Amino acid sequence: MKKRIPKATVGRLPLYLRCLTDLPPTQTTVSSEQLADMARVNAAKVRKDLSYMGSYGTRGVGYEAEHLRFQISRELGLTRDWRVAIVGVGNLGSALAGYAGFGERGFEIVGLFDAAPDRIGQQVNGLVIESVAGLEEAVAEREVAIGIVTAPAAFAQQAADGLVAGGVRSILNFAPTVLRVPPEVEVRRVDLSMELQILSYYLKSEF
Amino acid sequence: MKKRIPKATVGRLPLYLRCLTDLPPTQTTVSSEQLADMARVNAAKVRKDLSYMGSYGTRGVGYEAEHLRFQISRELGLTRDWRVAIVGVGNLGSALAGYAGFGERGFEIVGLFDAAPDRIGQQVNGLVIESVAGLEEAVAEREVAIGIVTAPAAFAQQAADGLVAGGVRSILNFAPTVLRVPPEVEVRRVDLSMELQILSYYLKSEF
DNA sequence: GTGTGTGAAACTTTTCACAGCA
DNA sequence: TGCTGTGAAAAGTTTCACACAC
Repeated sequence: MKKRIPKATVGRLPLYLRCLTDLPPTQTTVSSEQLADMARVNAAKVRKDLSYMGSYGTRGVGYEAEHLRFQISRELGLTRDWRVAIVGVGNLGSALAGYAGFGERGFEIVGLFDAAPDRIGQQVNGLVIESVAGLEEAVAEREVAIGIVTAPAAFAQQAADGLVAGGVRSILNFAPTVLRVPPEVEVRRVDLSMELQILSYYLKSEF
Repeated sequence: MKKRIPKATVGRLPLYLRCLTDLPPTQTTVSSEQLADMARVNAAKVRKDLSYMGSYGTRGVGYEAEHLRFQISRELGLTRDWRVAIVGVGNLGSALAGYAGFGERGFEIVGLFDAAPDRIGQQVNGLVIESVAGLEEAVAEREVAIGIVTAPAAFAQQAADGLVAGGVRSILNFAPTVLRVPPEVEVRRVDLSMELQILSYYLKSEF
């Protein structure tokens, strides 16, 4: 067991968790090889990744599926719920607000914020859209841990500033812009155009 | 100038492209330091990344912005248009279909496919939703290069199979599942729950 | 002087290969 | 025998530091 889990490994733990969930309920143990095949990675990588959390496998047998599921969940901090706010309730923001997968996995949406006056007061998925004017206070009051930015690029930085001022330490940014945040805030970017441009590179090399 | 561009660099080229686009129109040259600040990365990294494409900077001056923009676009294969099909037109698929950023950047949506009979024939963003039954032929006929999978997890593999059979070499997968595709097909995964779980890990470590 | 281009060093991540335990 | 756990090697990536071109 090592001091700290490498970033690359943290990025794969949710993947293993998903694979474990997809296992037939009758199967109680799983080998690194099977997990590797499901996750489409190398078996040695699976073993090394899992070993960072401690040694939960049995030599000659494999890993006890239910136990491993729990260990990964605990390591990822999924044994508690986290509150989430979405800033920017356009097409994408609405789609995310309606995504059932969040609630199931312990991410509770407790606020939808938008800047457009005609959007405010509308209801999406049981939540009333609020004005971004009250973002900071609402985030602080409701103890929001994660902010999702689906605002237009021009407004994304203000959205992030409001979230950070309210105490948010983690941001998932869908806006096509690079956010400036203090070093203690973790930002993950999901950028559609960038993904397509990367795919374009690999297409191009074929011709 | 090196033989081949490293994956990590390919992943950042679209980022630099975005930063160049955000530059004030009056500014004709840009230094690695300024680009690094905008992209929130290290300046040496910017220089090394750009050097893989050849040497387009001027010592003591920096990079000619317009020229660099063109070089990166060419390297990424963005000097031509790519046709895109979306499979699964639920909330997320619809949101993506309506995203203007695609067309602006040379990605033309030429097909929307869904399995639900009541969705077929409906119009989204000027395109009629078609049945997945005709996916393979339509993809082949229209020379679709990139497939976007926004189908539910249970149907995502079939969607990918149809796309690949029709000749698609690049897939952007939003479904929470690991796709099995031939090695020549490039898949990029965008997984909401996984991103939140990773953020959860970094939140957890704070307490 | 200024800021690129790049070898070399440092660090991270992946893969190998095998000892060791059930 | 079968499969984990892990040192060590290999590969990939980042950062440093400075020669050199403008």
